[in-house]
Amino acid sequence: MNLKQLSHMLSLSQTTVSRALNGYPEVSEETRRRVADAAKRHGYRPNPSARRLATGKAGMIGYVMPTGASVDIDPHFVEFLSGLGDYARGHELDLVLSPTTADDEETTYRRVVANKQVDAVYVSSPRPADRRIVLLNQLGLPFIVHGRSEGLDFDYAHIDIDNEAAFHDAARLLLQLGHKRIALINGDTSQTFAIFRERGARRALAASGLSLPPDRVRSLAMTEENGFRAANSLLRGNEPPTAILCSSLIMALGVIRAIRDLGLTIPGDVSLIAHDDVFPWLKPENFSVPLTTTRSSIRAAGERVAERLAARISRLETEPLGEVWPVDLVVRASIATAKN
Amino acid sequence: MNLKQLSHMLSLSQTTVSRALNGYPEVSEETRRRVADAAKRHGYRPNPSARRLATGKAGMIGYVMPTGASVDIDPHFVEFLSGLGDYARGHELDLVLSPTTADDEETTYRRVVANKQVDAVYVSSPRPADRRIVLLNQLGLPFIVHGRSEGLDFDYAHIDIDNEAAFHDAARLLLQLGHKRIALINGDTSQTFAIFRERGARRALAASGLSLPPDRVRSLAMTEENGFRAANSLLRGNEPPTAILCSSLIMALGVIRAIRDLGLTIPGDVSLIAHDDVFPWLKPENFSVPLTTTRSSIRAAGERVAERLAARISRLETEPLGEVWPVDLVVRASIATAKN
DNA sequence: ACGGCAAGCCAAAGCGCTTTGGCTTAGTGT
DNA sequence: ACACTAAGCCAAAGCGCTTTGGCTTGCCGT
Repeated sequence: MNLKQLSHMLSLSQTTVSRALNGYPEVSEETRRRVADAAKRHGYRPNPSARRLATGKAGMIGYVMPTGASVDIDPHFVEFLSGLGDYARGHELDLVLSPTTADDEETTYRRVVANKQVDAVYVSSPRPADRRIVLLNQLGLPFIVHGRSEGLDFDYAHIDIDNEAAFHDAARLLLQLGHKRIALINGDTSQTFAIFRERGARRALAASGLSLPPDRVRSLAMTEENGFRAANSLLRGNEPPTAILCSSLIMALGVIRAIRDLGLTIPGDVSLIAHDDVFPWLKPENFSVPLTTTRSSIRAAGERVAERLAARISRLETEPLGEVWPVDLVVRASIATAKN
Repeated sequence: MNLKQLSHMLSLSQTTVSRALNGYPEVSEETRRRVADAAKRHGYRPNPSARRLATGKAGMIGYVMPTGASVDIDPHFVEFLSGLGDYARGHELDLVLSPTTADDEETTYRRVVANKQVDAVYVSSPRPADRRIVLLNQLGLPFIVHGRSEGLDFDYAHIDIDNEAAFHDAARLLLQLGHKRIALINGDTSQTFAIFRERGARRALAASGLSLPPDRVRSLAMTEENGFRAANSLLRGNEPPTAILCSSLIMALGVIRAIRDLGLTIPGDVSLIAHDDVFPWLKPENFSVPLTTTRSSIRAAGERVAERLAARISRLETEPLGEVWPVDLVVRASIATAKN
């Protein structure tokens, strides 16, 4: 069933039927009803390709997905995707993933824009002065950044969590418990979220007259293995930390393994706070010592990104609005007062 | 730059240019070269919407993605996606994700087909007599199933790993080590992979004159928490198992936690073998007791699915070919002879 | 020298929608 | 009674491709 056939059975022009269906004003209410009715009854659905060709709008949102041997899409992505899907599902929005290598990112963005494949994209894991953001900004494609960049001389739409405050507060809590030697096992600092976290922790320590020396910081891809290695090297050093801040639950698994291997206990010997993105399949409250966490649902962020993307597509949102979510600090058994 | 402009500067018709670019035979080699050359120089790229409208081909592969509060897309998905992306990237194939609820799955498939949004789809996590497969088969959309269904009266293209053999071999190994009471902590048996695994384990036990009683099997969503619960209830029962087969590394985390909480050791008190889908962020060799695993890269499967999907799209592959990959059994420290 | 044929090219007709620019008709003010 | 307007509808022109159905050439055999 296409427009032509439908308009034929209604003895109306394609123009009128199209307008009726798309809510244009120059159609009488009665006609509109008749049309809507017939469309539903016959299960008419506008052909998206045709519509796309005519309007230039795609009805899809895009994500340029870095792939390749060296790039591991991590489980955060899928959780974010779930949230995005939750929203998109209710709004007949589809998601286009365009795989790319790190080198070809710019080319891929340009292709996607040139092809008008999508109406908007989202950008994840931003880096400082992220070139993707600069590019999208000048290409004029609506976009939202999940996270924040730094050092850009223009504003852009984003939603982020308050990583700095989260790690500041977490560090402050450890300080209040009397810890002096606090270590940070962070994600890769080429990503801004990791930079913010380090900054937050450092600020809290500075406020207590303490510092976060470089040898008490590790910045690595967030795998279990790296968590283990980082904790191991920290705890075997001299003046080992009495408390550890960790950027991910998966890393925390490795951290805990290291602590245990060394015959130490949590929180007796080492207090531990980790960031929890809220995975349904790995919960900090279920760790053998329930983990104190800074918590923020990455799935909720995905949902919000989709919502705002939809708003931008329909021009309900136009300003380069930044949204920063507070992060919960959830206290569980993995922290205790420092023994000194 | 569009076809019209390009053909104009070449003083050729749109027809010829189109044919030259698409490799039709009725163009002289010289013309073809000229055209290809000019196209490259001016960065001409056919508008996909227009092409789609004209041909009905989409140049995309689809995935109908179940989402919703009760459905957790799990980390396996993203790993699979990585693989798919690895292939797609090199072939300018994009992936369309259409989020749906479990109830609307059929509707969504129909919509995707009716809209000609994609040239092919893949189906994951098949169930016995999976209705999606039936539907796709009758709709005539090319598809590949990642995994297998059962009880369907027609053949269909799929790629799967040999779950039955994997768990058969793993169980047999435990038997050879003298274990008599072997338990299975499985994924949800509404999925065929879990059924096959159970079948494999059971077959191995039967071959030794043993059985796998229902109270020594757990079938649950593969989360850390469920792994913990399952192991806990198994080990606290009377006649606790001396060996456990576990369907996922994430569950194994919970299993190990339970074992440890009970003051037991691996492999002293309990031998453990888990299935490893090969996540870059969680490796069995790095567990505090390195884990014996049945191993098969889900990422590789994604890559292969994309490859075959592409072949089906271009009609290089047409038969309903089934492909079943063998699974490695990788022995590490987590198994030992039974104490009895 | 002429019909036949293949090679190489082209004009134009779609694909199914949106949108521009009119065209009626009925209603309004004077 | 007339010009003018607004409401409601329509025909046709795109959007940028592919593909059908020719139309020229030049070459062959006879």
